[in-house]
Amino acid sequence: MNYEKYSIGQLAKKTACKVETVHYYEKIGLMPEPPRTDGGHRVYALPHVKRLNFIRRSRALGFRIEQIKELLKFIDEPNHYCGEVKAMAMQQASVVQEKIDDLQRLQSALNEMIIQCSSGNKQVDDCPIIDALYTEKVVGQ
Amino acid sequence: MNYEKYSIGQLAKKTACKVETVHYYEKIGLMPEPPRTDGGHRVYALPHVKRLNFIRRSRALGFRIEQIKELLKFIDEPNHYCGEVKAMAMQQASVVQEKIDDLQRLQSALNEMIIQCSSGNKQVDDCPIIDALYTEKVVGQ
DNA sequence: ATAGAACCTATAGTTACTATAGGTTCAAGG
DNA sequence: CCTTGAACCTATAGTAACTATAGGTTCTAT
Repeated sequence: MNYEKYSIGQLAKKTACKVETVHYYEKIGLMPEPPRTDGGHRVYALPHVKRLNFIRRSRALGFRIEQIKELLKFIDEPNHYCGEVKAMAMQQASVVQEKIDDLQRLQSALNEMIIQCSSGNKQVDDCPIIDALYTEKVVGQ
Repeated sequence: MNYEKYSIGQLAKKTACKVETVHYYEKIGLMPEPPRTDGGHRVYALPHVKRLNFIRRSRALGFRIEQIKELLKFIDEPNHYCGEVKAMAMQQASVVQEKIDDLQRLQSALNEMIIQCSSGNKQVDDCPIIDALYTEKVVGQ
């Protein structure tokens, strides 16, 4: 296997990731320690690019680091089934949906307060937004 | 003004907040240093309750600590206008809306992957979710 | 007086990065 | 070959908003 070689900076650029983040992922075990030059510089290749892209895409989908470790274990080790991956994805979809619902409730509360503030030239003492935050039970709490 | 007196634990309970968080808010200047007993225990009263409720509600709405400092400054200092509060609330609503949009894109991407995984008993090697994370450009990245 | 709960301050940990500091390596140009 | 500046290295600290822990003191009820 003769792959093209990449420095960490090149790997980071290919994956829209920071060098420090690659260091971090290696430290926490998401990325393997790569071979080095005689001078100690890391040397990466295509499989590293693919693995880091996998990690970044999973992060983008909101999977936590620990979950990504699980997903990578499914890949790295034999005898795992697509069903296990699907279950994780479905669980994640459920988490995302809950966040969306939460945020939509917050949005409603904010919009309600904004509507009440028809004029912006009242003193803060008479501000319905401030009143709401000080006294009323705000949806989303 | 003779208010009822509360310990920090009582304050925390009234505001659905942790004692440590109250300490934290005092440290960062959101909450004032209250009077103490001779033994050094903090003594709170109703205005503290109201202020902490304000802070918690604002947090619940997604305002950052720095923003809440601004809001509290509007209250603590004279010569501010409701319009300034409204602007902050509208900016916050905009931020929340953007988060909602992001999350909905993530949700679509997750659901798309889940749909592709019709059967859960394939080996991981053939898993369309893993494939998608490894090779395709996932929406939301 | 005793015991246990609640309080205190100080510090570290959580999550997922990100920044900084001080030093080394590498590559390009003269 | 030498120089220079970019990129690399490791180690540590910082970010945001809390939260946990440790060791000691105060308070209250019995």
